[in-house]
Amino acid sequence: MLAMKDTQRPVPSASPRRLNARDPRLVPWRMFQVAHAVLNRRLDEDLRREQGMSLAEYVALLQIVEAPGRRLRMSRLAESIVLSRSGVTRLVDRLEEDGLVSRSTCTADGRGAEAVLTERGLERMRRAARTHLHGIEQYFVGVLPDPDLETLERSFRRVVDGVRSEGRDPAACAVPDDLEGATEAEPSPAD
Amino acid sequence: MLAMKDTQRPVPSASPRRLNARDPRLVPWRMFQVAHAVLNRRLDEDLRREQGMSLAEYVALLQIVEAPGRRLRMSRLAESIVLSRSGVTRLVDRLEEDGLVSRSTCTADGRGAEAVLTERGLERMRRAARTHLHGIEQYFVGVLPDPDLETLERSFRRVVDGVRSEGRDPAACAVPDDLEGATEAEPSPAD
DNA sequence: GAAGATTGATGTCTCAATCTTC
DNA sequence: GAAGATTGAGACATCAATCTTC
Repeated sequence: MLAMKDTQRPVPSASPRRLNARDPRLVPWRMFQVAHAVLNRRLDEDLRREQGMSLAEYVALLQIVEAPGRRLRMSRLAESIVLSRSGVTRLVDRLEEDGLVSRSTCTADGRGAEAVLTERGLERMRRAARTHLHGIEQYFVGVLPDPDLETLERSFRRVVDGVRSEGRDPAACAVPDDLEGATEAEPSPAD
Repeated sequence: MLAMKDTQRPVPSASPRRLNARDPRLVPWRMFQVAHAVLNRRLDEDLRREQGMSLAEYVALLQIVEAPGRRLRMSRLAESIVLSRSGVTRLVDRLEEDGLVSRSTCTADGRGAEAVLTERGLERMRRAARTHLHGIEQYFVGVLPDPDLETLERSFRRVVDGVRSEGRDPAACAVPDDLEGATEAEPSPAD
């Protein structure tokens, strides 16, 4: 494996080379931040204007749509959209008020609750997806050549693995380990 | 297939082909979203724990540090960190309460207000930058080879240009192109 | 009147505490 | 007692309306 698991020290000492404020590699870093900000803002605006739905709601619903049986445990949802548990509770509250999902206590585990997509929710997602996919195509995949997209995917996979494997907070990285090997030696193209 | 290296094309494509929900190009898109979420969450946690400062505050202060005279108009600050004007007002309120910046009415234009970095603010940034730069190195630039970083920079520049050039909201895209030299040519503030 | 900045009202997310079920 | 979910309190961002200055 390459070097990136040597990060167990609480002290920021063992760095290959010290990053300073003038390092040119900070330019891609900033572009990354700005791109995410303007892009998500735009996608959220488009979704609200054309579909009366926030991007956060769309993303949550998408996870549920794709889950087996179109139902998903609250905690799983929290992990997949990177939101706190309480945040998910309230988000699902709103979706439930809109009649897009309904809650159902988990059959196997009485503690758990599942968010289940309603028919109305499915209908809504079908329409919203048009707007959202159009935006992604217009602003992201449509302007980037495939080889670059592959580089992005590989890079971000590595970033995510790095952050999660380093997790100080065990709860925050409760994510299946099958992402582990994917950093280095994955052929996995189209998923 | 789809993309050949039209690397110089600033054109925000009309709509070549319809993107559907199973398109493999959505995988890099999702990795992008997840990577940003987990990474920013971690950087925010680190900054709060070690420096008692949020990532949003850090980013705002950084813009001020790098501005000429270490002072920046409120509206400029809003643009550069992609935040609403009222959001900036309140963010600067908090920074002012902490004594990290002070407000100063703009000399040239009586309507404008500037956020000016205080000595204490500069000191604080010097310390906070250690934590932040360490995180960026550990989770981002340190795990990505330079050629990939270049691809990311180029890609995201294109994305940002695309979103802004398409701007329905002219106010939201009034941003200088000088992101370029800021990291490179500034008189080493926060390091 | 338009631009820059602020304020009030409101919505959403987070932590800590709580309740329920295992 | 631990895990899953929820609730209350507080922090932060946004829109729309307002005030000031051009």
